[in-house]
Amino acid sequence: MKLPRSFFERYTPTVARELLGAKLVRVVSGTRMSGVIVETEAYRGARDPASHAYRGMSRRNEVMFGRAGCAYVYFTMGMHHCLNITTERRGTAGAVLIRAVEPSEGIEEMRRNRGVENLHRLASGPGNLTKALRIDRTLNGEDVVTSPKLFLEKGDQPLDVGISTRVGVSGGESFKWRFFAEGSPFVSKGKPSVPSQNP
DNA sequence: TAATGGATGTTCT
DNA sequence: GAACATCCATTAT
Repeated sequence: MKLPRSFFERYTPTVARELLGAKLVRVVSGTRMSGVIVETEAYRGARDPASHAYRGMSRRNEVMFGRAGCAYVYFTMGMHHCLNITTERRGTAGAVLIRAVEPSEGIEEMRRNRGVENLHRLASGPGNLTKALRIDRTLNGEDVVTSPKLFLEKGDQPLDVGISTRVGVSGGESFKWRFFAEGSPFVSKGKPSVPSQNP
């Protein structure tokens, strides 16, 4: 069952937390690859100094200001792509960075894409995840509510959620907007600071 | 096991 | 021209 538009049209940190446990699905020429989301981060707009949207709209970040439920894919550090899903209503910037998934379908395909055997590391970290799932800027703006190539399915069961500050950013250190599956070996590294429980 | 630094290209000042 | 929502191999402890 796909996640509907209304799921994404909410306060970004709420969406980020509730995306944990959902399944990210990528289809490349008929081959289905997927994984359960185990790590996310929330980014917002003018009040979030760590966000690409902090200083307003630009060609690169315009998708963040558009409709919720679309992919925002950008290229960073000269090497890597990162995948986000847009949130909030049109005109309000927001996106959730998907930082790690636990691979479930198409694992051999993902191993080939990555050139790495270790299952725990296949899609652990935003750059690794996009490489494993063959996600690049051609998917920027893709509507994940309707796309057959990239979409999200409802999770089976709730996860134990940990919370911390975001990884690798400068500014916004007071925001605890990183969410991860507590104890999961598929989460990328980064220091948890505020463990918590399930509702 | 922790810290360091190189690869690499786009974006914005 | 600087900064960058990274990753990994190498070096030091």
